[in-house]
Amino acid sequence: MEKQQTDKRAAIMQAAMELIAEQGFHGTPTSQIAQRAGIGVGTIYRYFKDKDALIEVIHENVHGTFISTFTESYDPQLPVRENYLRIFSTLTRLFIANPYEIKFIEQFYNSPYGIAKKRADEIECDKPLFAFFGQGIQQQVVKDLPFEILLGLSLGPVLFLVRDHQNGFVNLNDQLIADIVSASWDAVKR
Amino acid sequence: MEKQQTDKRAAIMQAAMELIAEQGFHGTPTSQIAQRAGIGVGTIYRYFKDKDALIEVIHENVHGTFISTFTESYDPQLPVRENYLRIFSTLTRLFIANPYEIKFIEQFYNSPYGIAKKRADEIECDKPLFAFFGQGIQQQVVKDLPFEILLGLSLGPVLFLVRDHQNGFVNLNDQLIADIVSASWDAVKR
Amino acid sequence: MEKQQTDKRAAIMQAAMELIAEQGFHGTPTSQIAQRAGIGVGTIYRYFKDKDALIEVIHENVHGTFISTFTESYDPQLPVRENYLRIFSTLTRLFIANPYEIKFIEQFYNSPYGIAKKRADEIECDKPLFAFFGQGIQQQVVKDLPFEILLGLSLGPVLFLVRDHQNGFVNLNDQLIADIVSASWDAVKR
Amino acid sequence: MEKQQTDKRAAIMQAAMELIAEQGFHGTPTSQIAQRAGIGVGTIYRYFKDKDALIEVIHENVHGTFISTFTESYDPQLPVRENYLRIFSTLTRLFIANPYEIKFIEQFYNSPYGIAKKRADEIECDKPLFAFFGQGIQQQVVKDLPFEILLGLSLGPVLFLVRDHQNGFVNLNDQLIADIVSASWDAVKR
DNA sequence: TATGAATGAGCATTCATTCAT
DNA sequence: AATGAATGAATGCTCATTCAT
Repeated sequence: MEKQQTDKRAAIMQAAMELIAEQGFHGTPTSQIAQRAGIGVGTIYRYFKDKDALIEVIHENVHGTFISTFTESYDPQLPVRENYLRIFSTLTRLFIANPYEIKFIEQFYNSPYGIAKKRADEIECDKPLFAFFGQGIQQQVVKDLPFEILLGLSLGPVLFLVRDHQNGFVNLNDQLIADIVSASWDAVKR
Repeated sequence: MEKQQTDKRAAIMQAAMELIAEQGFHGTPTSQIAQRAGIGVGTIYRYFKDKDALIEVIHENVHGTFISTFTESYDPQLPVRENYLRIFSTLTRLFIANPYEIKFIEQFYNSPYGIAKKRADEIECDKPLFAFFGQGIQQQVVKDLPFEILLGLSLGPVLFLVRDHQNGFVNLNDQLIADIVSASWDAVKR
Repeated sequence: MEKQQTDKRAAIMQAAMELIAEQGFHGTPTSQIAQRAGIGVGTIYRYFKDKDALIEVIHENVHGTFISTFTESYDPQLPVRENYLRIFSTLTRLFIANPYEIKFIEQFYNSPYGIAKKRADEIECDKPLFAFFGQGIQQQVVKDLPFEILLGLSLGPVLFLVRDHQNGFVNLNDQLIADIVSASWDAVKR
Repeated sequence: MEKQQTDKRAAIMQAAMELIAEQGFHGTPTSQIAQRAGIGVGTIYRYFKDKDALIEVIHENVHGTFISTFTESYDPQLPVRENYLRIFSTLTRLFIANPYEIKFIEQFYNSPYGIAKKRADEIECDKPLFAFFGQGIQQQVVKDLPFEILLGLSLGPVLFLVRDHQNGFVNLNDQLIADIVSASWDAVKR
């Protein structure tokens, strides 16, 4: 049954993602993944070559979801400032709404796997934002700094504060999100 | 000889820090630490109760160095803006100059050990910065936002960009550091 | 298959019991147990939590066998003397027929585990014998000595001589066993 | 200094004997022996080839002490019964007065070392007792049983009960010792 | 297709022994 | 002669992966 297969595959991925988010990659045995997914250990190896491949696929999945949600929030018609506020508010809410995914991604990029992947991902991620900031610079509403710096000024606070939120150090409600994004706009705007 | 002992202990800590920075805690066997330190495996256990104690001590060491360097960069006599630029430029340069230490700290806070330590450390770290930002708010030169948010706006870009620097995505020279800190000041300033 | 599982578990227990009897607990690595049992090291841990649990279970097994065999040999209807001869002859033959088991039990009670277990076991073991000797004292056919002393006078020679037998210093045939038990009866009888 | 050397050697032996009696052979690291003896680890190896040799020498020492004390308690002039009572009372008191030594000997004979030694020791030990029981048989006051059996009937209860005494299951005072030896005499006497 | 029992390489840790001082 | 820091072989145990059912 096609449906059955997909179900199991998805269950394995969900179980693995949650457990790795909670316990880290090395703290999560395949046996535990199988147990939470409600399947046998051997079954994991019918859907994924090995544990590394499983991690890889989960990463691609999470990463893809993030990218597409983000891309949709960008509207080339809007003025730069409005777009900025939209993009980074949406991104912040997206991260907050997906704590497991974010935790997993962090674990992933901190592990040996992520090292290589990271560069490729960033480049891919950056494409739409690169265009966006380029437009801002051209219109002289954004500081004339290298793209990577602008990314750090805008995404850095978001990532830092989402982590704080998930660790319970701060509680990011909509007002606070608006404040943050508005403030970081001050950093990038001319 | 006193010298010899200190040498071995330091060699173990240095080797462990570098390897854990590169490969993570679980990815770094004691045998490898011993090999890079140029000593026998058993010797590790003459200086540290176990592997956990070793990373605990390394963490305290690195953490202490960071704290003291940071504290020294703060001069209550200076105006808020000048202090801000000094503090965060120094911090950025400190991080860049100690790539292994930074990587290690990240690995540490991502491991089960760090979970508990993190909150305590952050509170300790924050004390001087808390006072600093409080002063800025009082003088109405800094936005009236929660301390944690101000921290995210200032420290977030630094951490993000240092990581980028270490991954080779960007090359943070003194000019760029000045630009970043100056821009992030725009985010926190009123 | 149920059969297979039981086989492996039994093979591990038998191998462990033999080797521990011969070499002691600390002299018997898990790798050696696995090898003699004809299984992989990891398999031990499918059936037993750890090495400690393994010997605990072996102990309970051996102990249980001894207790039940002993209990069956006691017939309250018989006169005290006949019962004594039956009980201790049976016990002696039981010990001789199970040399590994006896050696294992000795090793067990000499290890840190046994210290605690021993008192509990002895009390349990003693219950039927306590009743038996009490009856003998009441009937004035057994010396009026503390129960523990009577146990030493009756069981002491048996244990001593079984050990001698197993070490090849003496060969306990049925005649000799009868002689021993008959003689030790002289020690306890009035 | 001759005196110094002997002192250290004796201190090592005493420390090792006590610790092995308490913790067993495998539970007693050389470092602990050195610590209790108040000397450096390396020093052990100046007096003894290795740990095995140390054990061996302690055994010979303890064994020799027991043998000589025992031999002195035998008076060929006395009647067999009186001699029996003297010998085994003395032996019992000797064991009780030297709990460490007894525990050590037990540990020794249970370890791989003891296996071989035991036969030789028993033969040596037995010599005087062999003569004693032979005389008793000849005079027709002792049962005509093999020497080893007579040894089991007489020594078995003593060893069993001394162990019980040391484990706190029974308290062997002089009266009880007299009772035990008197009762075991009933077992061997004709 | 799905399973989970079996496996053994790999890890942290201990400890008898050596040897430079 | 005495020391104890240094060593690495050996051990108990875990867990990714395989394969017979």
